Amino acid sequence: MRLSSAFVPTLKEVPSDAVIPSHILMLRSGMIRMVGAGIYSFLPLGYKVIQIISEIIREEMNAIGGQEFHLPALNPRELWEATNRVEAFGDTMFHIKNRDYVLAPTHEEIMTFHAKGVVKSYKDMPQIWYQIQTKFRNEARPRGGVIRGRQFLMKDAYSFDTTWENLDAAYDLHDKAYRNIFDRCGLKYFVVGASSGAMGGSKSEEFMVRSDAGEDTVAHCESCGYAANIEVAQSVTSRAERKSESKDIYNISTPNVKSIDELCEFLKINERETAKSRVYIHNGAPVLILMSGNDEVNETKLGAILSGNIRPAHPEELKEITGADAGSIGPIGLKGRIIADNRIKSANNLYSGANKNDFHIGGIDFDRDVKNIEYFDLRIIQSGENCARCVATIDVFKAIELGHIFKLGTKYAEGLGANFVDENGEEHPIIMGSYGIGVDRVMACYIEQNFDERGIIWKKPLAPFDIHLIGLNMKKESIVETCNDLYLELQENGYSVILDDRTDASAGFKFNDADLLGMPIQIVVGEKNLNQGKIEIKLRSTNEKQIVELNHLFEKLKELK
RNA sequence: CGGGGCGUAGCGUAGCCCGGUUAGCGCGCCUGCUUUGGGAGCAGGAGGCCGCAGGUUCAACUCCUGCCGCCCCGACCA
Repeated sequence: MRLSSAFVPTLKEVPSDAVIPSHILMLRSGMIRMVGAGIYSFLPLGYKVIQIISEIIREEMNAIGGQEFHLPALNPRELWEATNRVEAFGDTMFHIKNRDYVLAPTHEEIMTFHAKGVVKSYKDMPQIWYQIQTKFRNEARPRGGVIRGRQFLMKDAYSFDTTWENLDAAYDLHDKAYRNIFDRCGLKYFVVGASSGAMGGSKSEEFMVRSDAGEDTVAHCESCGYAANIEVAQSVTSRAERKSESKDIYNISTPNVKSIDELCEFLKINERETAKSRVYIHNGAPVLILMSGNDEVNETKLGAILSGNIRPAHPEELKEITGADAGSIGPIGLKGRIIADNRIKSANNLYSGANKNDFHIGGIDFDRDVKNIEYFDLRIIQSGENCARCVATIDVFKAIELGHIFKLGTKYAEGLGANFVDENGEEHPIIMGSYGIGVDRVMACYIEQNFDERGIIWKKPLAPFDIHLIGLNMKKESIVETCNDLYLELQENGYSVILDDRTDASAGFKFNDADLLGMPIQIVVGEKNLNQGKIEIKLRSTNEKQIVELNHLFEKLKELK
């Protein structure tokens, strides 16, 4: 590719609507352009990366026996009614106005439709079918450039099996293939066990990449690999120690003291000596939740403990239930269920609300004063806490979901009537798995992990070109000739090359563009070096530069490879 | 969908509060000359329904109303 005639519209300034690094850099490097909120065009350079990633995915999918399909994005709505997913998707599904069609947000239905009546004997399985295509979702709020779009490129695979054991095998194959794919892409990722949500099905794993631009918050242990969504991440923080002497309970006048911080300030105590109260309504009945100090209640964990309907109590209800407003509530004298976090299990000498405005109670001993108290892990885990599995500490950060594999089961086969006949002539629904990768997300995530203040840093596997060849003064005959020769020679030797042969761009301009585009190796042909038969090689990742004899270039490149 | 912000030339922006010249600047673009190892210099030039519609006014980029679009936070996210 010659930059003088290529469409690579680089931007010197940061477009005002881009905020996260990958979005900014994809725009600035001329790889994408926005057409509408969450709708992007991939320009030649960007599409090249998409194709490279797709090819890696294709190779790994084919290696586990996957067969590639090309499916319609336009689907009869009927097909989606059969599995109840028109309703399930709701507003996030695009509906065509002048036909009874929808734009496919994923392809379980279509794939199952093709399996139905064709994959009908146990002898026809296993099958792994996949596609790499555009999907459409009417996202309420697109964000992060290509990371959450209304239209995006996805690799979706579906497995068809006769038994749950065989599904396990298909699942494991995908798990391995996904690791190969993300490894080959040079991504630093980790795997989180997750609930499969509205997709239905049982076991699932998410492949995540750490990024401030992420939409999920996860807890991860570098040491043992434990990773979980913050909503379910186990907290094993050390417990408050029980003091040898238990004081008697006593009332304290605490005018205008509401928050834990105010209470600690007022009494000159540590927050660990306090028990914070939250009241929830569970199936119509109040439940008091006690947390240590300012620890937050993790409502997902609470929901897992108390099945049914749970919501925080309204201010009026608080008064009615406890006799006090928020800020003065506590366990002493309160009827009803009381649940406390493990962190303050069997603690004593605690301070909490008195259920009377402007009063707190000190000297509370849970073992002595709060009968029928129950203890659970209710905290939201925080960075630096101990890992639940090993001795290392947990890191909590934002992450982007790149891939998701899960065992679907028979939901779609049942919905659409895709059955097969087993060895005994009995009919069963096909057992399916579903496995997705956000292709444009892979690209964005790679960039999120590989950039500096000058631009993108591509490494070999995903780089749109191996070498950025820069001719500094393209009005000098010798430089033009050398560049043209090298351009061809390098390609003949298997390197992909982008040649900056622009006559009107100054040296600095070309250097900056090269750093922005970020090809792994830059080769600079300039007059001074060339007069001595030399050229310069620069590595984008380390900024390491060396002057090399022109006729030793290929040996040098081999060393670098 | 709730909250906040923004919309002025291809990009980044000033002006708007407090209405009144020909809407200004930087980058980019075009022409010419010079320049070519870290975002070149000089000279000349083109490019604007100031998001759209309505209203107020002698007069609207500026004030008011409605709509549209985009960004951020939240809700949501197979």
